[in-house]
Amino acid sequence: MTPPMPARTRVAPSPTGDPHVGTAYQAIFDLACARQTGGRFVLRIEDTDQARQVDGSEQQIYDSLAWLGLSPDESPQVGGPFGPYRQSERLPEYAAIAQQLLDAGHAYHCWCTPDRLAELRKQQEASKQADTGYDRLCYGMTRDERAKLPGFSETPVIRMLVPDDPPLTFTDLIRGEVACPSPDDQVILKADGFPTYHLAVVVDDHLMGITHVVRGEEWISSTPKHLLLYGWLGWDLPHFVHMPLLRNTDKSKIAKRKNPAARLMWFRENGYLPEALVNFLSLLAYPPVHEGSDIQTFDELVASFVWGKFATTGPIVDLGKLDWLNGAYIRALSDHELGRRIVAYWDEVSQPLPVDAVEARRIATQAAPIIKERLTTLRDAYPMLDFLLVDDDKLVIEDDASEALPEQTAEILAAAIQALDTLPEDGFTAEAAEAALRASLVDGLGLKPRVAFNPVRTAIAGRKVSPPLFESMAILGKARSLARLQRLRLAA
RNA sequence: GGCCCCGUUGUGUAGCGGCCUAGCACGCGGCCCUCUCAAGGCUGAAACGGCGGUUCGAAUCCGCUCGGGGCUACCA
Repeated sequence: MTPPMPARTRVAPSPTGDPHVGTAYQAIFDLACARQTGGRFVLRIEDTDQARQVDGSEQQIYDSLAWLGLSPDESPQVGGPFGPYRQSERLPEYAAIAQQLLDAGHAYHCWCTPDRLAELRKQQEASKQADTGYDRLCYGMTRDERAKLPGFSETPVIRMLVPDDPPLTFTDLIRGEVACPSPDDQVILKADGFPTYHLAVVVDDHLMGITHVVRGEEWISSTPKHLLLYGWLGWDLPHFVHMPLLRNTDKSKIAKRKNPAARLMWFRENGYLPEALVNFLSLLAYPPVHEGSDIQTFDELVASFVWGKFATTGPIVDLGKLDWLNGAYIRALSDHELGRRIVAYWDEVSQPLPVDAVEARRIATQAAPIIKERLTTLRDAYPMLDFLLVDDDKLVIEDDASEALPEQTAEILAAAIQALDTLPEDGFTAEAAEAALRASLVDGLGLKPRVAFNPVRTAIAGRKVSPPLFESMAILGKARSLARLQRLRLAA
C-alpha cells in the first residue's frame, strides 16, 4: 500500500462574533484527516466583510480551538510558511488575480449601484422568472458609456464572466458526483477592494496548498463559481468535501439566534468537558469507531477516519447524548483531576464562594469521589457541594426538606447526636459514622434506614437529596456535623 | 418561484440485493441494588415517509410523489 499524500486541511471561520459550533465540528475532521496522513491543519481568518467584523472574536477562535485541543499547525497566531493567514492582509494577491482575470476576458467591471441591483432583484422576483442573476448591463461597456446610464457608481466592482456552459458537477468525497445550479456573474472583487468569499477561497486554498477543501453543505451551490476560477487560472482542483449541516431541533440550519448550543463557548460556560464535546461532535453524521460503544478518543477517530463514511443527512444537535458522554468522561477522571476541573470551572465562571479559594479547592477535591457519578456537567458541582462550603449556622433548610421530616425527627436527632458523640474526633470516618448511626437508629430505634437517615440528611445538607450522607459528614468533621444536627434538633 | 441536497425507532448511527422476524448508542418504561439522588446490573417498548416498478428476492436499484433542508448578496 502506498503511503497517503500528507493532507493539508483548513478551517476558515469569519471573526464575526462568537465562534460557531460548526467551526469545531469541521475542525475535528480536518484535523483527523491531516493527522492521519502526517499533514497539516491550517486556520485561516476570513475577514473580508469589513462591516461584520467583531472585535475580539479572532482571539475567541484561538481560545476555543485550544480549549478543544484542536489547535492548528499554521494560523495567524502561530504563523507558518504560507502566510499571511488573515485575508485582510492578502489584498494584493486578490487584486493581482482579479486583474489577471480581467486581462484574460474572464471578468469585467461593473458600475451598478447597490440600489440598482436591489431593484433588479425585486423585478426578477416579481416576474417569477427562472434565472435571477445579474443582467450584465455593464458588460462590454467603458466607464464613460456606463456613466451615461442610471444607477451608476463611481467605484466599480469586478464580476466574473460566466460562460454559457460552466462546469456544473464535481466530485465530493462524501457525496460522490454532485450537480449544482448554474452560477450568475458573481462579484469577485468588491468596491472596497476586498475580495468576496469566492475569489478569496480559491486563491488562498491554492496558494496555501490546501488539498482538502472542507466546508458546510451550504456551499455546494456556489462550487461551480470556484470550479470556473480554478479552470481559468489553470490550477489543479483540490478534493472537495461538503459536510452535512448541523441542525436545530426544528431541522433548520443551526443558528445562534435559535440555539444557544450554536455558540461554541456555550458548552464551556455550561461545564462540558472539551474531550466529551469532541467525542460528541465526532459522532454527528459519522459512525462510531467501535460498534457497541459511543465513547472514543480523538486518536481512535484519526486511526480509522475516512471521509467516505460520512452520512449525507444533516444531524440534529440533540444534547441528550452529550450529557451522557460528559457524565461518562467525568466518571473516568481521577478524583484529583475532577477536583481541579471543578475549581477551574468555578474560577472561569466567577462562581461566588462562601469560603476562600484554598478551602474551596480542598472541599472540592475531597468531595470529588462522592459527587463524581452524580455529575452531568461541572456546572452541577456547585449546587451539590454548597452545603459543605457554607457555615453551619448559615445552612438553609429547604422547605420541601423540612416538610418531609418524619414524626420521630426529634427522637432520631437526639439519638444520632448521642451515637456520634462517642466517636473520636480523628476517627470520624464515613464508615464509623455509618456504623454508629445504624446501630443507634436502625437497630436501636428499629427504624427503616430510609426513615432514620432522613432527618440526619436534612440536618447535614438542608435538602432531601444530597451526596452520600456519611461521606459528607466525614468531610465536615465531627464538630461541624454535630453542630448541624443540634441546630435542626432545636429548630424541630 | 427556480436550482441543488437529503429522507432507517424520539435522537445519533449500522445496513450497500438474500446473513434484516433491521444491529448498536443515548433517551424512555419496568425490575434489581440502595441512606436520598445518581451510578451500575437485568429487561421492555420503539424505525426502513408513501406509491409504483426491476428482481426468485429490496431498507438496499429505478421512477414518481410527499416531506425536510440549503442556495438564489459588493455575507460568509
